[in-house]
Amino acid sequence: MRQSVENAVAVCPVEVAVAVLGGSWKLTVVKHLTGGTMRFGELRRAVGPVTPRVLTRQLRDLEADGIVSRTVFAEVPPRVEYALTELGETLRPAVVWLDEWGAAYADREVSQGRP
Amino acid sequence: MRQSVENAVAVCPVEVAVAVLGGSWKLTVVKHLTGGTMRFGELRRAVGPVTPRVLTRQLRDLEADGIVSRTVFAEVPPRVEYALTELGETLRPAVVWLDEWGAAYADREVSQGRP
DNA sequence: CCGAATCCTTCAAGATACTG
DNA sequence: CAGTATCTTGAAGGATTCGG
Repeated sequence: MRQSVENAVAVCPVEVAVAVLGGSWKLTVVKHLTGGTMRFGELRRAVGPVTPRVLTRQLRDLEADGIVSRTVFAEVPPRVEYALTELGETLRPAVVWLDEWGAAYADREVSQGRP
Repeated sequence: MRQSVENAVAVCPVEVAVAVLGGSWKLTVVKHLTGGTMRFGELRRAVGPVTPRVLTRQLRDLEADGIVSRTVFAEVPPRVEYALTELGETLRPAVVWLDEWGAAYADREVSQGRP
C-alpha cells in the first residue's frame, strides 16, 4: 500500500479513494479502459495533453494500487497493453457517475456564467 | 469557474469532478456535512489532522465551486456555519459509494498484506 | 513504440504564531 | 471562535532529450 493511501486510511475511507484516484488523468485513464484494453500510445492520444513521463507515472501508480494491469509483449516494435483489473472494474459505476456529474457541473457553470 | 475546473472540462468530464473534489480533506468535509450543518471548529475536530489554514482553504474552494455554503453570525464569540448547498447534496450518493469503496479497498490491502 | 533519464517549476500542504 | 500571516518543504507535474 502506498504511503499516501496508508495515511488516508487513518482519516477517512473516502480519502482512500481520493488517494488512489486523485492524481491527474487517473480517472480519465480508468474511464477509457472501461472500454477495453488499450496500448500506451492509444491511451496517450485518448487522454489528450499528457506527456509520456506523466502518463507512465500515473499508470504505474494505478498498477501499484491494483487498478490496472500492464502486459508487455516482447515484440518489435514494442507493445504494451493496459487493462482494468478485477478491482479496477469495480470502479466502473463510480466513473460513470462522476463523468455524468462532471458534465452536468460544467453545463451548470456555463449556463449560469459564474465568473 | 476556477481555472483548474475549466481546464478539466476540455479534457474529460470526470476530470471536472477530480478538480472540484480532489483536494485533501475535501471529500471528507463533504461527507461530514451530509450529516447536517457544522461549525468550523466541529469540522476541524471531525476531519482530524488538518490545520486551520488548510481547512479554510478547502472550504473556500468548495464554496467557490458551489458545493458548500458559509454563514457568518455576527456574534461574540464568532460563529460560522457550513452546510452543503443543493449542488453539494447531489454528491451524497457518490460520497457514500466512495466511502464504502475506500473501506473495502483498505480491507483488501490489509488482508492481502501487499507491501 | 514505449518508455527512461534529466532537469525544472510551481504550488498545495504543513508548522507555527498571532489577531479581531 | 474562527480564522490570518509567514515561512518552509516536498511532491507532482511538465518539457525535453535519449535509448532498447
